[in-house]
Amino acid sequence: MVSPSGPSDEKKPQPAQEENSDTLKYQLLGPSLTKAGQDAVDQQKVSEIIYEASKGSKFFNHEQERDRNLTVKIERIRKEKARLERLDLSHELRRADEYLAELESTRDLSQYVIHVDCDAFFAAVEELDRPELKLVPMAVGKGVLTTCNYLARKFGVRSGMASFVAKKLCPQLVLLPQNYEKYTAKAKEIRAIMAQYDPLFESASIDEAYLNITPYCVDNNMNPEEVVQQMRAEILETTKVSVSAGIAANAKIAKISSNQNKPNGQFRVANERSAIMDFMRSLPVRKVNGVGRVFERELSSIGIETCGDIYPHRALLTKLFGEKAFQFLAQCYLGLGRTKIEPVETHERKSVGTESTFHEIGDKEVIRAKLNWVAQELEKDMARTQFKGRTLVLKVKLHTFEVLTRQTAPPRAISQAKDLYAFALPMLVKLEKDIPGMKLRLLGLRCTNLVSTKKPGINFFGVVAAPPPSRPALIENSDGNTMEHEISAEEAFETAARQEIQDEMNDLEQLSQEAANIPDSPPAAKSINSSPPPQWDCPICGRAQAADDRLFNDHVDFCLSRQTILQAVQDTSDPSEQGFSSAPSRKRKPISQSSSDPRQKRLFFQ
DNA sequence: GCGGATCAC
DNA sequence: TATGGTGATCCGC
Repeated sequence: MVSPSGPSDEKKPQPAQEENSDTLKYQLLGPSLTKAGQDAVDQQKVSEIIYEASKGSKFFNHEQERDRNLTVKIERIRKEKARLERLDLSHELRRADEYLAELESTRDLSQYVIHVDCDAFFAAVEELDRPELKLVPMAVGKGVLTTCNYLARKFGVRSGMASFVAKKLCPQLVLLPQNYEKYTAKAKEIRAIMAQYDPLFESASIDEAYLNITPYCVDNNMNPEEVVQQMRAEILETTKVSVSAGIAANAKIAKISSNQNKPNGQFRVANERSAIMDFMRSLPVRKVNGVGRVFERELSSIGIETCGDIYPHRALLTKLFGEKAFQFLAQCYLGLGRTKIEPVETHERKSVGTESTFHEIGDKEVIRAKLNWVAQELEKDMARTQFKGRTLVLKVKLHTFEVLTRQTAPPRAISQAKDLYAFALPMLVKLEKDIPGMKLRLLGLRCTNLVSTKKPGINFFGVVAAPPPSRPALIENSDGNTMEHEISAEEAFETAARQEIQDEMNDLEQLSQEAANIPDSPPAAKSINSSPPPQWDCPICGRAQAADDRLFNDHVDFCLSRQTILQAVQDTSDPSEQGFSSAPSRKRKPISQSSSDPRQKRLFFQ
């Protein structure tokens, strides 16, 4: 719902009904309540401080609105539940039980899956360089905290929190800027060790991974606890970073378990049905990956707090939350999860996007400059990932924190900044028309319906190159009225449509050629070799990127500098200029640290 | 297919 | 004074 109220939302007194602010306060505590290190914290007091620090801000008002909407939704759920309970639910009950039985028959207890999670990773890496930081509450991140050490958590500080709020909770908090290069290097060391235990391990993020250690246990005649104990000790010994781990029959329970004895601990749920069911029965649903603050409240409202509570409500779940949610909850109750662990490279990407936040902007010209900047960024990402998009999604966040998206399907797949901009602008213009006085705090672009432009490996010669004739640039004249924009936008569509017909025959061939010829794409794009080499995954973007050390390093440098630029440019008035000028010099990593190289390669090619 | 919403990290 | 970026999925229309 678009609030047409541009500047009209001066803070209204809002006194009439002093609504219950408990749920809002809980909401304001942030999403990372389940993180470790919060047990001894007085959450009541913390939420009061956060509430006071936030009160009256636009962010706060938006959260308040969301909270009100959720409260309404929950009331509907409760009413619906009451209505359903007066009906005959035997059919639903039978259907639920049949599904549970079917799920049960798929239970696989033969695998030892582990989830490894670094403890306060970014903070821990910083403490390695400056041990004195271990003695003070410290967090990494500027506007919003990325992570914090355990001393800081004692004050209620946590990741995702605005730093000025964190300072209120803990005035002596030391804030450090992010240094991805350092974290990436350290993560690489850790992964090198994990690869020895499962060469097909799955990186879930820079500081998390899943491993299937079943073969290792068999080969070395060890039980899983011993293996994990040994691996954690080895990681701590050689990288000086402590990790926690969960051991279970599947990824879902392993993930939950790794949080159980954090930091620097491990926890196992035995590969036995009864042990799993016992564990799940008392487990708060919020601990399960996929249950966030909203779903937690919805479930709580009908009496589900733990996974054990799911069973007596099984007949209601589909009607109240939908089929998928029912299936998800059924798996939670039974403690089922996937046992297949595979490298991330095998997953197919579905979208590529960029977004950036800035100070409130109302000026149309400045907004266009921002859009252009975002389009330039996305072009780089499209080149890096070697995709074009058949669908383009524009995302804006209004000054009120309300988020809107609009999408369009250009007549052919696009990836160049000028195309991204040209097809995004009409959507922006329409928003400007619909929301008079629109002020933005974020702009983003995302391509979906991806078309791969990866080189097919053949086709070195006979390039018909002939790049598509440049489309009308669709430059908005300064102070132009919206009419003109819309007309030129339609023209752009028509031109592009005509062009598509022309291009239709050789389109696919051309796509791959263009990808190989993009001048400022990261170096990896140039590696056209004859044999398919093993791929390495970039610790920044997490994707397989290059064939050898040098190209891999080039790519990582590219990713790193991009991150740094994005961070440096944030909230500057003219990003396209200042971003690059203020970008710190790129530091190369040593090529081919011989000793740590060969064994990290993946064995999945064949 | 579109837009909103939720979730993870 | 002030609350992130990337990617995925699901739901209701």
